[in-house]
Amino acid sequence: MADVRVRFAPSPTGYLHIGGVRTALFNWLWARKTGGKFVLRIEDTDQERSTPESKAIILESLRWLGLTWDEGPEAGGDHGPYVQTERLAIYKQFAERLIADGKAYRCTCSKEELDAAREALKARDPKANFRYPGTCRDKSHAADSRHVVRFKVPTEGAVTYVDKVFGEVRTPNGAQQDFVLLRTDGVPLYNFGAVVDDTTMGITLVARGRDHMVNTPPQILIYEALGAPVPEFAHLPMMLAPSGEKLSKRHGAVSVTEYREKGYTPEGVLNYLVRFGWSCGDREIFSMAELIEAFTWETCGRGDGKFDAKKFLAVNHEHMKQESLQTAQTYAERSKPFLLARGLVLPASDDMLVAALKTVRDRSRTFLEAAEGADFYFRAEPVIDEAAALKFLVPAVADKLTAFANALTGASAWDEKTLEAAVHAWLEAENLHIKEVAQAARVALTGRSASPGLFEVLAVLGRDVSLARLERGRERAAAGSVS
RNA sequence: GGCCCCAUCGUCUAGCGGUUAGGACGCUGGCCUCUCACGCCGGUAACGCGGGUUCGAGUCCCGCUGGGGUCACCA
Repeated sequence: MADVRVRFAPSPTGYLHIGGVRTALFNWLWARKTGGKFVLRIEDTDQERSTPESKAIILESLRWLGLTWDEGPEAGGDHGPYVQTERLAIYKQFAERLIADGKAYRCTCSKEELDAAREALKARDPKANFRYPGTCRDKSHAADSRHVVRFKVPTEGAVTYVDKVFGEVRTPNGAQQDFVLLRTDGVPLYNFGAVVDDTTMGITLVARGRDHMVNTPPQILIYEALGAPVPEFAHLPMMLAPSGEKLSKRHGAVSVTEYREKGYTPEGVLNYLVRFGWSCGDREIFSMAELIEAFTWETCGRGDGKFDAKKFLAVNHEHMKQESLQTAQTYAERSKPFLLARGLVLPASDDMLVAALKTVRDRSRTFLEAAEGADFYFRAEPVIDEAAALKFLVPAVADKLTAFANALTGASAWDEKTLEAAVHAWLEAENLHIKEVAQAARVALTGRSASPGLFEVLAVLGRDVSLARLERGRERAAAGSVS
């Protein structure tokens, strides 16, 4: 088998959609698994909607996800340029060849008259199927006439191909019309541009969403007319909104950018998306290396699925929790931007940062949640939840807070184990239960009624800060609810 | 409407002729426990319908129904 060359060819018309990410991921996995090349191509022939900003966002998003490309914009390669509007001469050359070979022809029918005919037919019969009538099919318009180039679809026969996911698909040529290859201004339409690029870039397998399945027969017709080898095709089932419609902004976050901002991990995003239309027995959570190892087209499903934000969060949570998926150092490092975004001042030493984040790890489903959960570690004074203070920092607990602090002061060392032992000794001596002081201490130390374990917090906060916060809590408790 | 595709718990899915139809998310009962989580144990819930083929169909075939994609000088 020739070396695998796959590609991802987004249009720079907006953010990178998570459906696009999945397509990119499957291609990337295949390239990495087979040792082939992953090519990135920008399909910007829709000059109305394409923008350089969008292209930059897409590149940046792919980089964040770690879906690195071997050839393409900013990476170079021997098959460039990798931006379609820079390849116009190539399309023209291929189109001329098809015209010379009688496989395509110049058509001078204007868009206006065709649109009018289409609408007229629709007015007569709403269910009618409008197709280009073939007006120019057997004419030979001059090259300098104002024209588009149309493909001459064979009247007989059918296109058959074996999809790597769906199996054999057969479409009669009679179902197709003479579609446009090149616009009046010489810019190619999707099917033509894609085929010319895929063939000149040596793409061996085209994997894309099922919404493109309908483009495959005309594309194969073009390959054949060109006498070019037809690549393999693999279509992926669609990712739909919970309602069953096409997934769009109306259904919540659909751009990678949003998930990045919400603090999802790239691996979590990818892991959720890969399990959409692909499975490996009962396994749910994979590292990237494991995915590359396990991925195959044969184990891809065929049924469309519905996007589930809760499951997405849960999958991301797994990637947040497991140290086998990311080290404590990586975890802390990745949390930094979210901590900084809250205006927090981070400690000079990474040790405290790592230790602090470690205590919120299990309870954080995203880095945004981790930053929220660890917030109190990085402020001079914790932000007090008034409802919690009102409920727990009451006069009756003031003395216990003092005793609690004294027990801590008496500990032989300021670490989790030692502090816990010291406090338990005190509790036992006084015949108290930790419940009688825990919530008050928690509010004093963290400002909230829910936090990591008390002794973990004390250890990370350190002796001075802990005692100062407990004292302030005691003062407030003694003063009662009037604060 | 034409062409194409699909069909297992609410959702993502395992299953590739013989299973008590499994896992995950969600929901839920309990355990653990200084709070919230995590973790652990348990529960809830599915083969769209009708014909075949077969000793035997979630698994194979046909029809129906349902759903989706696409019908541009968008991609």
